Amino acid sequence: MPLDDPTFGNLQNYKLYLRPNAHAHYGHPDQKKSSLSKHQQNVQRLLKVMSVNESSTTWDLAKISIPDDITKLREREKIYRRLLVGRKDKGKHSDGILNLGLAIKDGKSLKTGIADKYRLSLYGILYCIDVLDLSNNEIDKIAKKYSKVLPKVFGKWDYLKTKVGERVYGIKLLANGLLADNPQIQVKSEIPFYELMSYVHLKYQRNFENISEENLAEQISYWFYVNLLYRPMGNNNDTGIESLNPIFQDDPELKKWFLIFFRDSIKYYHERYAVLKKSKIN
DNA sequence: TAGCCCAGCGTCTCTGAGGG
DNA sequence: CCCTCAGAGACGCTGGGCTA
Repeated sequence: MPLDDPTFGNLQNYKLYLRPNAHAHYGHPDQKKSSLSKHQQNVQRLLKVMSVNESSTTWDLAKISIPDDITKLREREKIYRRLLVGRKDKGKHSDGILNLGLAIKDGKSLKTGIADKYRLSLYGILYCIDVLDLSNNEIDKIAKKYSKVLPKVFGKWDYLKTKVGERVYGIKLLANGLLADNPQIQVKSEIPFYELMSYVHLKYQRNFENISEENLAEQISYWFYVNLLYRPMGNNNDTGIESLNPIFQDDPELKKWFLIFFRDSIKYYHERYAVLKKSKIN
C-alpha cells in the first residue's frame, strides 16, 4: 500500500481527532460563511461538489463547476487539485484534504494517460453533513452517490425512508460527533439502547488508529440502526429491539446481519458478567 | 512599525495521449 | 505532423501574521 494513502481510525477517533481537526482547518458547523477564509470557502465548495458526484478526476470536478470557459476551467482544476493533494512548492509540502482523510483516491481514469480519481471518504461525508448545513434533499443526493461506500445505510436509503421516514436523518447526530455511548441518555429501560450502542464502540475499540473503510462502514451502519432504537421516555409499547421489525420484515438479509451483531453483543456481555460473577473477595 | 516568512493564488510551462 | 486535451510541476507576486 502506498504511503500517502491516509489511514482512518474508528468513530472514537473521528470524534476526538479528525472532526476537531477538520473544524480547525476548514470551518466549524455554526461558523458564518463570511467569517471563513478564502481557502476554507474553497475547500467547502469543493467538498460540496464532491458530495453530489461519484469518484471523479480533478478535471471532471472543475468541469462541473465551470463547463464552458476552458481557461477558467484550467484555473479551477488547479485549485481543486491543490486543495485535494496539497502542494509541493519551493521544496516544501503543504497538506490537502487528502492528507487529513476527508477525501481519498478511488480508481483511475484512463481517458488520456493515467489520472487519479477522487471521492469523499466516509469521514468526508460526515464532515459535509456536519458542517455544510445541508438540506435533507442534499443528504438524499449524497446517499445516492455514495450508496456503494455505505451499502447498509445509503444503499437502502429510499427503502429506509419508507419505513422510518425523517428518522433516517439521525445520521446527522453521528456527523455532529454524538457517539451516544453515554449511560445518561434517557430511554425506556426495556430498550437496550445504551448496551448496544456501547457494544458498537467496544466491537471496534481495537481499531482506534486503523480501520479499513469496509469495517468503518460497518461500524457506522451499526450505529445507524441502533440509533433508530432511540425513543424518548414514554409513549410506545415496543420492548427490546422489536421496534426495528418493520425495517427487517421486508429485508431478511439486513435482519440476519443485524441479528449476528445483536447475538455477539449478548455473548460479550454474558462473558463479562460471568467474569464478574466468579470474582470474589474472600 | 518595518521587515520577514510563508501560504495562497494566478500564471506559465511541460508532458503524453489521441485525433485529424 | 500539428493541435488540443487532461493532468502535473514550478515560478513569482501578494497579503496576512508574527516578531524584533
